[in-house]
Amino acid sequence: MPAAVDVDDIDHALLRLLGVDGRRTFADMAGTVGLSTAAVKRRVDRLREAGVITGFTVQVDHARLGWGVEAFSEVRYAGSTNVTEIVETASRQPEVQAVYTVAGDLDALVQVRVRDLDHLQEVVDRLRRTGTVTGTRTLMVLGRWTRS
Amino acid sequence: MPAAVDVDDIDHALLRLLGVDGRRTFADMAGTVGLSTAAVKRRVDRLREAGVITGFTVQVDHARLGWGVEAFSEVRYAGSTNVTEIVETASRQPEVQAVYTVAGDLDALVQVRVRDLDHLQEVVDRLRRTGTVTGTRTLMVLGRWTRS
DNA sequence: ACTGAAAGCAGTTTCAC
DNA sequence: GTGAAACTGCTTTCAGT
Repeated sequence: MPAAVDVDDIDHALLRLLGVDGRRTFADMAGTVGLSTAAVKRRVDRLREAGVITGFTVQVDHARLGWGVEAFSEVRYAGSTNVTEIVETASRQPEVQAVYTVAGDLDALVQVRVRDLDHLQEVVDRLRRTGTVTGTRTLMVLGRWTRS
Repeated sequence: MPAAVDVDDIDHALLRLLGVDGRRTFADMAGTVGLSTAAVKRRVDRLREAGVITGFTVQVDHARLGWGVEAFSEVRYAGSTNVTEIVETASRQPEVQAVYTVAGDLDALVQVRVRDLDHLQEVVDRLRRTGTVTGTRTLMVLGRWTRS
């Protein structure tokens, strides 16, 4: 468990503002939260140093790039397989966006992004052949909603 | 399906650079991809206009904010429930980060972020009571790996 | 389409209070 | 935490290739 960090309502407001637009300026946010630019800068610096803010990134519409199909693959591995191995083998596939190791009868939930259904087929086949996979079940995403 | 967009290798490189650091400057990227600042600006502008870049955001370590538990809830709804309804009822819960409607015997995959196990219990109970849920199965995330 | 330079401007950063 | 000042350096434009 990471160290607890003191984060008040204004900090949360700043995080929310940066969530909507990660390039918002200190002066702009200062106006919104009712603080000075200097105070906002100090707070954001502090949030970065505390590890609350880990970075900034661009949001991309992958469908526009021709990668219009998204899916989750539930994967089961042989009992001997360890977690590190699971993540390493799955993340090696370029189509894999995220790997979640989970508790329960399932071992991992693998999020993939592919061009089309043929491509999905191929990726799932590839996943099944890697390491010590004993079974998969693929959930194709029809629609998605994401917070903010 | 969205309109196809012409995106060459340099555009991909720019997207990758912005993915790592969404605040990277045009001049900085220009040096890396071997183009002038002006050319990089025009390309990024074009990617925004084409809808490939949908925005910029901050990356937050939620565990540091005291929300250390993540889970996926697989949800089944009564046959009559439509997709819009599913997304609306689930996304109304503040702990819900994302809702994926999926093909198959399952109807939705709901990603939640909570403070602790008691909180998870509570959210799942709440989800089960909303709308026309007929069953859930919750996968608690033990570890995660995300691209880039 | 990209370059290079110049202008202008905005954001960051610092410091005394 | 404020406010102002100084600085930095980024964005933006434009003529030229």
